[in-house]
Amino acid sequence: MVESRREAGAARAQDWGDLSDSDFPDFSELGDIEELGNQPDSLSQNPKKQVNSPESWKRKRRADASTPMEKFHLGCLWVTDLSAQSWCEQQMVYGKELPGFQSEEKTAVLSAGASIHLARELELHDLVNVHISTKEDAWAVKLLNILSMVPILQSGGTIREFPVFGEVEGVFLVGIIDELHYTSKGELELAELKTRKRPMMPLEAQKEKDRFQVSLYKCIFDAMVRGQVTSASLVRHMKLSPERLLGPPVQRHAQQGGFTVKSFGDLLDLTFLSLSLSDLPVIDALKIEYSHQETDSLLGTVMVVFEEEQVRDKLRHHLDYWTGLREPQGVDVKEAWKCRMCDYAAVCTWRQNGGTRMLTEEQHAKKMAK
DNA sequence: ATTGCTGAAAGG
Repeated sequence: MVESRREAGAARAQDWGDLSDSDFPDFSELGDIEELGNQPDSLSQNPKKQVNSPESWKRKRRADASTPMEKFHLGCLWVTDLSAQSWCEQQMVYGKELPGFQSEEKTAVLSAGASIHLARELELHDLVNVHISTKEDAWAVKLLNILSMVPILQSGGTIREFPVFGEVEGVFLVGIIDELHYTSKGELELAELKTRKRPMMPLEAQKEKDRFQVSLYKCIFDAMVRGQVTSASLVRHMKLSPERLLGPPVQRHAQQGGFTVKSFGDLLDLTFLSLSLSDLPVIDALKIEYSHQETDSLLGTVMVVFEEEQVRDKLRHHLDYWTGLREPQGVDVKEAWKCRMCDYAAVCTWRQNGGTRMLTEEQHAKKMAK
């Protein structure tokens, strides 16, 4: 059986590559960065700059009447946004404001991890390029991936890169589950592979972020199989048009998978019918495996205890930033070590105003020079 | 279209 899945990089760049200025984050919201040395070129090119105290942040936000969700033009949040937020909320926000701004070392480690994940996916699925022209096409490919994987899971097979989406705590979340399979005890287990540059288990802060990530996947997946995620909710949050006809390449791809669909709504109905009839169980076990990138050796396995109340409390706390109920926060002083490897340390106002004793730039430079 | 468009995750 051939599993197909979109590899959309090329298609997206072609179709949606011509973005207007309004698509890019408003750099004027960033603090006054002129006084700080070492700013990247992209920053100094921005003509409008202003001092950004917590007070002005509040006033500006009110003036715009916009929440971060609106400011970044987001209809949904990615699970990885939320787990990055768990590491450092302020860093995640800078990442949104200044996309594509990260060190080469970090990019290299990330892409090494990405290629290991891709190789693992290819063990189970073939990738098929499907040309997409609209957002309905893009969601259609996601739904077709779900449609193709549900029967495999139902018959006890293993699937990788399973898309999940749904409203949780009032916000629409989207993610991709690394792997789902049944254990020898017949339990449905989520397995998340984390590859690592250095051959050692991560610190607690990293583990906590990863536990949060897989716990969120369980929240979303469980909501899906329980019928708590509806097509109406998807259509509303993502502003989709069910009546829109799918592009011919997507219709052909669906046909190859045995699904005859013309409109996006046709596919919506099929997918939600399939989900409701398949009677999939909720996820019983959450497993994170840490492996060494270079040698591919297993460093250790963490079984995550799903604590729903804690997860939802933490999620709500994170969402309070996104829905504009509070300002973004940097890390606590005792986690200031994270700033040493943060690409935004030089421009971070949280770090500068850290009231609490963080390292000054000078101390930091000395320490780095050792 | 005086608006629309939005790949998630990759690791520290």
